[in-house]
Amino acid sequence: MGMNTNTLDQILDTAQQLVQTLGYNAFSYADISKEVGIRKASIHYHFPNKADLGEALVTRYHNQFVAALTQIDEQTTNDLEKLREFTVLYKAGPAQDFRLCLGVMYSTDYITLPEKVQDRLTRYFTANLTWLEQVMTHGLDAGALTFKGTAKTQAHKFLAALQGAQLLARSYNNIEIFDDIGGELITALANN
Amino acid sequence: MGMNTNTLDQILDTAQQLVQTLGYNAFSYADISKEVGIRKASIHYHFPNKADLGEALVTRYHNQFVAALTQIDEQTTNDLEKLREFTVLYKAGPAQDFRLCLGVMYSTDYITLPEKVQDRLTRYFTANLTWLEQVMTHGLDAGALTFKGTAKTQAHKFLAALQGAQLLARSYNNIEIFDDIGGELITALANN
DNA sequence: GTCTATAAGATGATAGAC
DNA sequence: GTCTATCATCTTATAGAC
Repeated sequence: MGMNTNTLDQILDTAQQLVQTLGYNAFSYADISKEVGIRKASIHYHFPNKADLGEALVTRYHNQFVAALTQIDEQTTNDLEKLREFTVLYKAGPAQDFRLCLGVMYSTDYITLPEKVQDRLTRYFTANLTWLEQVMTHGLDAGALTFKGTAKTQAHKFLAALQGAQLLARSYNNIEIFDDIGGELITALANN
Repeated sequence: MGMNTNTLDQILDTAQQLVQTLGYNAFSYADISKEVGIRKASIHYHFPNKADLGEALVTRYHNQFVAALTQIDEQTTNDLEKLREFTVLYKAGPAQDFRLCLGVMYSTDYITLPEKVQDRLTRYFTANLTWLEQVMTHGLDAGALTFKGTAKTQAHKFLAALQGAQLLARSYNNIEIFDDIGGELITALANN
């Protein structure tokens, strides 16, 4: 992470870190400028306006996330283990200076976001929920997981709890709160 | 709500709505000015700087929240019913134009908040978690609730899931997602 | 308590030289 | 692609009259 050398990726890396730390409305082109060592006008060359930058951030994030899910699918066929790996993905933000994942930060900024960014965000969450629901469904059928209600509802709850776990860990400057919640989510689904 | 007539409360009401909708960094004294029909300088008379206003908002919110919890305690001794009422409190924001509760919005703004506001936020969450943990503990002992692990962990997960439920409902403009998650949280704890 | 006037700085953004 | 220079607008905040 952050090892990119070309200007465009350096801008995206820096902007993403700033969004995950401060939020979409609290970072500026001047902030990126200082960090990357480039003038504000040069950033506007790559991303004419903030909406373009904001959209590029979700799009890249979404693609990287899908790649990570694919890797989990290739890594194991154990549904409970898949879910555990999913919680690891959601720990990446909090583990670095209690950053929030891009999705959580964008969803609180939602109303202030340009429409095209809002749309991309929703699609990102749908990718999350679709994958989770599939794992829940398969896990229940295969006897690897146990839960009441529908797989869709479980997917909703699972994702929501991880998002809230990021918020609580941040508010207490305590990563153990995230681990506590993440661990419980897995335990509750374990069939034994 | 929003029925206050004196200027100070009107400022607080408007500011709170703006924070819950836009976030701490995305609303300005000018926004409040327009809504209340008062000049910016007059707002500075009541709240010299934004940190003062931000702090007054959490403090008032915290007090109102504690009062609501007290009312729940007086209303019922059924632990599952208490938790269900707690989810109703957390639905108040999303039910109004998909606002987030003040705690969720502030926790994403956390790093940009003045220190005294950060402290108040943490105390607010502690009030949430303490109450939830007590209900979990009592409910397990009395046989009204069922869950694995500690009451503290359950309290963490319960609160986190409701926070995430607000974010997902907002990102999909769909209150049913909140209801789905809230309902599941109760179902999963029901002892039958 | 509320107003007008005003300040100093930040913000997203553009024009045009190199 | 990156720069300097500049813009209109918004931000929080203060001084002082009514």
